[in-house]
Amino acid sequence: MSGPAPARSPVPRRPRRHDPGRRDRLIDAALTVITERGVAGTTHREIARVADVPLGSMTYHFTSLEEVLSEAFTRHADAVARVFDERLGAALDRAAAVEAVITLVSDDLLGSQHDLVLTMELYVAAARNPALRAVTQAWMARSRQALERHFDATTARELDALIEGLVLHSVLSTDPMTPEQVRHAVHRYLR
Amino acid sequence: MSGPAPARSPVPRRPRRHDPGRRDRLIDAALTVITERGVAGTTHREIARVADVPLGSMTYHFTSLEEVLSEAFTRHADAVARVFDERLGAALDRAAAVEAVITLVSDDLLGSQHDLVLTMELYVAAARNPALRAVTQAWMARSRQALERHFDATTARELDALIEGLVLHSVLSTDPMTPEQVRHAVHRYLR
DNA sequence: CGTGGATATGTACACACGTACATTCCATAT
DNA sequence: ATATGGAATGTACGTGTGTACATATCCACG
Repeated sequence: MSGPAPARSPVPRRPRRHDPGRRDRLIDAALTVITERGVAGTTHREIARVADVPLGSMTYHFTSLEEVLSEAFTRHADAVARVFDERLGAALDRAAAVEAVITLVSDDLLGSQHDLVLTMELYVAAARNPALRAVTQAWMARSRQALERHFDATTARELDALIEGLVLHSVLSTDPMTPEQVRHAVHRYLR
Repeated sequence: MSGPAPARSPVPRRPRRHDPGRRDRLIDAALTVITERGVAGTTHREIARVADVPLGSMTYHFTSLEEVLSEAFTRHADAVARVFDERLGAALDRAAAVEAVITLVSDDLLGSQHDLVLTMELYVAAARNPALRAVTQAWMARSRQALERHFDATTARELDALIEGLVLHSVLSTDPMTPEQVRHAVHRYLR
């Protein structure tokens, strides 16, 4: 029989990497996967592949797949809400606020199909996951609060709904709304 | 050794049922499952369980799970669009059309959480499935056409978006809009 | 200069899934 | 009455999944 063949490494073990912040990178990778494959196609293995880490790293940093999704969606909602806050916070008068809303819809929201798909995935997931429902509700409250810096409560609520509808319809439609069309709709409502 | 024990039926075979229209019932069962568990939780086995048929019946009547989803969502979209058509078709003047829209949002859409979840599932699924995208686009075109019986094209489009936003926000919110609030929003936009 | 504990890595297992397919049955047409 | 083909049923197989866990490695602290 042949010897123990000690030189042949039976399995090429991947060199260990010093990687602080890996957990953060995994959450970002999860967002990428959700965008590309949907929540349904988001698995431990796919996230690990995108982040280029071994599978075991997932179960080390997260106790369950649900925890990954929850953290990922929270990060997404925070990012979008921050843009919302900034645009409306920078507006000094009502006219500027109206322009900020138009910019938000036309550029920030419609600009990136990326973010939109993520948001729809979040909505659906939230319909069945209380933790995610809390994320969406906090996000909605924050958006409305930002609008209330410039509009009364009722207007803010209705305007928020209009924004949502404009974005959603544009995404689903074959011909998305142009910035001019968005401007027209917002001005008509606020006239 | 014991005999062949011929009396013991080794497996209790389920009595065969004469069941025309089973395919239709399976599609309805699929809609139930999608509503309760989401597209992600919709499997051959779960649909068969809900419809109380053996697993093999699924692969006999459908060539793939995707076909089941496509037929189910088409049925859902048709049902909602039919209500839309009827309400707006029955309106004789513009004032009646406005009331029809308010009723649609308040009663037909917000009334059944059931339908709303289905619609959101469809939107997300459509983002990645061209066949389903065609379903949503046909549905949107039909809704807009119904609105154009009473409003000009631009108004119809914007109103359609507003409707979508009102419904979506109400579903995601902790406190859904009351019919009075819906009425206020629609009238404000159309004033 | 150790060394201990956090981090990284590979692998195993049980389970649910989509799909294929052989078999059984019965409504209908002849 | 009986043949026939569509409908119904049960089961098998290969694949991918979430999760657990034993092992290996290295940074930070004494």
